[in-house]
Amino acid sequence: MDLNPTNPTKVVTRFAPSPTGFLHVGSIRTALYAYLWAKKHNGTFILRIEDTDKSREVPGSLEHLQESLRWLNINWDYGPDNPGTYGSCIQSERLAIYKKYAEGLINKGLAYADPYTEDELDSFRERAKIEKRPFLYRDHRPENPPAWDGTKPLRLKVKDVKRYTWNDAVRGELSAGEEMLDDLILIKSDGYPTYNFAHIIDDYEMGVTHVMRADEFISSQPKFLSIYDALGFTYPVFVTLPPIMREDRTKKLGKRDGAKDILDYRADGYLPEAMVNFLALIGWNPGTDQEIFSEAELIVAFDITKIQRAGAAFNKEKLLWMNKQHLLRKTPEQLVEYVTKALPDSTKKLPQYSIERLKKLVPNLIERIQVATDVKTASEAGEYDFAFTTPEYEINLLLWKNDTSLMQVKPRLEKAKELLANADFTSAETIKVSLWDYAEQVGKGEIFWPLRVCLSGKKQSPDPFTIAWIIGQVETIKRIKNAYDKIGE
RNA sequence: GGCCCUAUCGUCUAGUGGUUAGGACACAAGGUUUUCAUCCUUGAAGCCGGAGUUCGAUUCUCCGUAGGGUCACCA
Repeated sequence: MDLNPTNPTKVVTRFAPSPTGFLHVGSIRTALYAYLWAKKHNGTFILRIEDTDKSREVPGSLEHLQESLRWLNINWDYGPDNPGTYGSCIQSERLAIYKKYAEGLINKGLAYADPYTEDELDSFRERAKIEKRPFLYRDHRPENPPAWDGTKPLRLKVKDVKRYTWNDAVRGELSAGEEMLDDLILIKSDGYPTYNFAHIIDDYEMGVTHVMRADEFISSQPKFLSIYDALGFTYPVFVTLPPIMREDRTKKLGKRDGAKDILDYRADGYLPEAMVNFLALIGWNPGTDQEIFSEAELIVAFDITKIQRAGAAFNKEKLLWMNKQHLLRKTPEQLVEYVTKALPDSTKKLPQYSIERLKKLVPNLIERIQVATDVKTASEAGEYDFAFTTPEYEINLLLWKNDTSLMQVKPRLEKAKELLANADFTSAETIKVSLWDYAEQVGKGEIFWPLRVCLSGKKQSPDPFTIAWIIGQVETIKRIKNAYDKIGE
């Protein structure tokens, strides 16, 4: 907690992706936790780009990942666009810094150039495999390594080959044996540092107090610690996050096996606050029954001591439910905008389409969907057509339960029309009131079913009062008239 | 395979040396309702196994088992 050289009380966290493609829910959750923890303490959250493997770099991914974070309102105080006093938050622009530390290690006799060719290394590995023992580079450490001229990899000379024990804010005391320690590469032959070396230097230089990352790094931790020791750095607080598992729980969620680009969820219409809420709760919980959180509430409630140790499966059903919960907290205006975006052109081109009707439809529509793609699907299936076009339907659909003849239905519709012609159309409720007494006399189904059918043209739809309110008095009367005109004589 | 991590309903999880093991999603039933959806009520569903410690373990310890991770000039 007291590692920031400039301000010992300030919490500094970072998210450090490599620009090798998109961000999926796993990486986003790591970013989110780091962000929440920093904001909770009025600290600093840094976005650092770890682009030290130029061969894996994917063009455009730098912009893409920034857009992903911005969508979710995970805003960095310093980043590639705003490096502050750090000089740069992009590792490829910090090579001089790594070189300085590398030379420091060489001078202390703690780093040396690796003289072997790749083939030689491969043969070492192979031999180790045949002899069924783990391969360790330090078993082959050259006695008189050449001077480092930048064309050969630079390796750490591990001094204390020992069992490392360290503390983790989530897992408690962790340890690993000396077989996990090796002379790992600090600077590659192309001049770029490895992740192992660069992230430690950057974290130190940037005053990072809490290092949050997924548990796949636990096994590398002794190696990292040996680098901290060689450089003389004190350790930050390590916060190991549990993995997010695939829905089938067979393995950790990863790009290779189907993890989606987080921005695909945006395209599907998931609300950013729902996604943030969902991800916050997968691997962490507040210890209360509260499940729906705004971002501000998350910042207050979040606590690294309540981060889960075991991996958790990604659950799409719960995400959908979460999205619905956040939709229900939107204003009517926001919902209209949300639905308008999702509505396909085929619906918007219907003859009676208007913003006024859409506004009336939306509250009812929202009840029936969880996410924007549902709007699209339902719309394409014609579920909202009743609001925007006079329906076509099979005439016998007007028959209710015990009705045997359309002639039984006709007088009821005529009476409904008469009542509606004098009804108060200010709300679905007032429309309902105008029909209620009559409906209680003849039977509710006897009137409401055919009325609803002639207004919607469908077996299933919102109730007739709502439809009547949406389409208005004139259209309502017209549709009823259409029905009994069709019935004939 | 070596090393490391993890283990409460199907899933996300709360929780405790003595609890009717709590909540949420999903599921089922019932209710409301002209239909669908919403909503309400109820239900089914869990402490991985075996030893040990203890008057008593889901909880503490050990050993299994299972799952995951990792063993790069990737991060």
